[in-house]
Amino acid sequence: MGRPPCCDKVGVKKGPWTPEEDIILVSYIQEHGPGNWRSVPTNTGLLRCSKSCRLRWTNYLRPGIKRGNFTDHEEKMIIHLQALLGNRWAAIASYLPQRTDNDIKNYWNTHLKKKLKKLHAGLDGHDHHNHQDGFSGNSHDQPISKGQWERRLQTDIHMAKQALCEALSIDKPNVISTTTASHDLHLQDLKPSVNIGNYNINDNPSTSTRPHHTSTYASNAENIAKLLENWMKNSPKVSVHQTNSDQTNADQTNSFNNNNNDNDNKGGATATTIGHSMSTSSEGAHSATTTADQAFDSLFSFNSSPSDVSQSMSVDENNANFIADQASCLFQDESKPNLEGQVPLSLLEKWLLDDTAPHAHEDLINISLENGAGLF
DNA sequence: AAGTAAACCAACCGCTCAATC
DNA sequence: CGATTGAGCGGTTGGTTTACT
Repeated sequence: MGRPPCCDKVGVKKGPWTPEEDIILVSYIQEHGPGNWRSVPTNTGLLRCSKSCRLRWTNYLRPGIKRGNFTDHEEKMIIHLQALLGNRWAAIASYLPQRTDNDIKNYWNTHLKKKLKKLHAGLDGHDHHNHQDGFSGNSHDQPISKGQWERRLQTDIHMAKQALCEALSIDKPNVISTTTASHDLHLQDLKPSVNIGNYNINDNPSTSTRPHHTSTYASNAENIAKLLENWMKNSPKVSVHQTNSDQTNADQTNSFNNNNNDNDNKGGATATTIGHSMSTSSEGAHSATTTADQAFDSLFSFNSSPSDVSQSMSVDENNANFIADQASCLFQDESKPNLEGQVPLSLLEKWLLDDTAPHAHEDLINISLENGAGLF
């Protein structure tokens, strides 16, 4: 049995994506929404396999993606989630809405693994219990402890329950639903948030810690934004199904900021709520867990500033992230499970950052299970 | 300045799973 | 009920950039 690879066709292009390809893909998705990837190459004329299109979209082109500059807070969440979930990057990414699984995976492999290895080497012989916090560098190098396995199982149960809830369309009123956010909403009311202008917000090269890749297109989203702007202004003929959305696209580019406000009043109201809840809960969690946070900082000696990133974040960044959150939420239902709806992020973060409370893990599991049970 | 190693990350590959035929 | 298909996930690779000698 086994499925033949989708990319072994002759004539399928590989390697880095060009701006033109991105434009084609983005405009197609703007028009039709993400999904049905099989039809994307044929409908767009892209010489890419469907897999490659999906990957390009989810890992790079999708709005609301934050790139580079992992904050200490994010680092800690990744470390703890990795300890809990193992290398299940998609699950981990679901708790970091602005990060892709690929990004988190890369960051883990290139930064955190080494960092933890170093720290572990420093603490070696003193604090072996930290193995379960990912200090082994690779949680799969050693047999999973019983407790860890159980937690993993519990998480699986929770996720299964959540999936079932979604399948049964049992919605919470204050949570954006993967089922209530219709495609119509995406393509009409929410479409402005999908605007390519997001590149300028979400991928700010000036804030990047790594200024390289300047000549590499794939790493410079600003190029896409510029290209798309020009493209939309000049309305070139691209091998995409051209409709009157071209004009819409151009309008969207020029009125991006206004449209964000529009979203607050239109279909984006739900997404706005989520955007707020995501950012505020994060900050709330920070204040609620300052002690644990500090303990964590002191334990790991991360080169973090005294204040958390969420506090040091400028107003502009907050706004930008908020806008990004909105856009992110609009597509989240198609790309990621929305676990925040089941376990409040603040609670999760509290648990994640609370190293000093040994029962915190069980508490969260119990609560999450209760939440899941409450939905039935 | 040139060569080399290390770091980084986008993209690919192969697998699994669920839905459909 | 088995085969096929589409989609998603995690591991890995390869190209590019940066740091070091």
